[in-house]
Amino acid sequence: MPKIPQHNFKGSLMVVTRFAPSPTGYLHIGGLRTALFSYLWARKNGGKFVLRIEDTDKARNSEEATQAILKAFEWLGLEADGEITYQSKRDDIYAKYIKQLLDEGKAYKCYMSKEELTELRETQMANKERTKYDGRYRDFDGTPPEGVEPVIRIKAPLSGEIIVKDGVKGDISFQAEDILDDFVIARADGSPTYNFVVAIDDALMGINEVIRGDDHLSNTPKQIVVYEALGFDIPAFYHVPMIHNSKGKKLSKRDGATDVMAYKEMGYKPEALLNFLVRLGWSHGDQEIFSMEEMIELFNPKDINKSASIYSTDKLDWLNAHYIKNTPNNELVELLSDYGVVLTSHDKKEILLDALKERAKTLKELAEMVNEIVIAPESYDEKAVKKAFKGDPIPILNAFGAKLTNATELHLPSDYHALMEEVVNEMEIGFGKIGMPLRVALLGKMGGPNIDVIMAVIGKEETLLRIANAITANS
RNA sequence: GGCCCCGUCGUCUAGCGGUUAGGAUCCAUGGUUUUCAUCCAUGUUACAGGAGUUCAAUUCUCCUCGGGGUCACCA
Repeated sequence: MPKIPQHNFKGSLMVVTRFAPSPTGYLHIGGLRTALFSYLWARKNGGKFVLRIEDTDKARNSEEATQAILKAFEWLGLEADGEITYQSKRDDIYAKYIKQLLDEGKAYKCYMSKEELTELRETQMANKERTKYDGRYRDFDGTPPEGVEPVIRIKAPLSGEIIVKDGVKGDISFQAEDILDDFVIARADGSPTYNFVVAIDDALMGINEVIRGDDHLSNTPKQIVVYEALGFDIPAFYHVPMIHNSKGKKLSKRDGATDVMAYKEMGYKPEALLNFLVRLGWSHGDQEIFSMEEMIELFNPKDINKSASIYSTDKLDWLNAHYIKNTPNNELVELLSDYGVVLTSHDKKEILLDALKERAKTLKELAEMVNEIVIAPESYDEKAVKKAFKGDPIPILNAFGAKLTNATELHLPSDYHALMEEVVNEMEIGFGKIGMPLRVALLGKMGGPNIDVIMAVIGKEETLLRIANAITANS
């Protein structure tokens, strides 16, 4: 059987995309978005979405960071295809291509010392010229200076036009003399550099659609130089505009709340975060809510915006509230266990969650709301007491307590509501006269779901207890 | 500074020569509610500026301004 070169994907219909983070920290919200776009595009086309860990910078990389990225992917349900590729394990591959380029005369050893390089740059800067390597060893065939370990530089075109065909921004033309020089592909210690290995890996892994941040746009011509030197096919590029912070700068780790897993802790659901991110820089008419199935069906990188967007989480809150509202209660019970609330055996959890899930923006909030009801108040909000105990609510509360004590068959909120109505009618008062003090007695503050719901959830005995406590504490 | 990209409500966006410039979010107001929230209704707010091209420009071209990205033996 003839061996098919891995990098030859011409004629192949399979879309292969990738996400290639360098493991220097957690998964970032911006990285997640490009990962999501890549994932969606691969899934839509029945292709592959592969993960490559760019861990060549031994000083800054950590296994921990790799695990953090994987964990975030797992939480979000983004699944990569096949084995994960680690660049750190591919040195022999890169060495082979460096040698090939050297043998073919497409790359050469440069014996310029770091000091000389710095000096050159400073001179160029002083003359207001573009700083670039001057090619002094490009055609060198003399005796190399002693004591200098050479770097390997690639012979880049000295002139001409390089066109990046970008699916988001259109064709972008660069002049070789403006942006290229013979850049380093291997350091003095022999290790390969980023623009070199990215091109090789993408080609070897069969990646034919590269979706990445547009901060890579200016790297692309360099990578194209590598593709061409090695005879690889150039993939389609989609350079996604940056996400900016409120100051209009590229979102960075310093901006806070950019760690994807922090969103879990804050109580966001994966589908809300994904939905939020897919709409940042991409849209499909007026549609705001997208299930994963819809995203896969409708996403196309051609529809990605050209302009950067500012990161603001207003809409994320709205989406999260929407998804919480539409989550079945049994699922919520499970989710809440991550936020310190165990409702598994609570007999009124359906009533409770039906009432609360309409009100929560995050799962964390939902957990707090549950606790506020399930756990008796330890203190009473001063303002609420002042307002609710303004008249003399104690006779009313006592009247209600008496009815409660005698009542049987109390199950639903409506059962408790009926008792409240009886008191209101008999004492000829407004609903607020009993509602407000009762609310303060039960929760220690104003706000919250309907009182009858609260009582149904905590039950008759607990209700009586809280009423009694409130009377003692506030009379 | 060189090179490259971008510019519609505060924010996310629709628009692809002719629209009262649409939706969403946020905010405000009203309704519903014993409270708060939800929900419903209503409202305020945008084509960066200037020249062209055209019968007609938010839409096409150029310039200006503004913003961003990138210029390593980091990735």
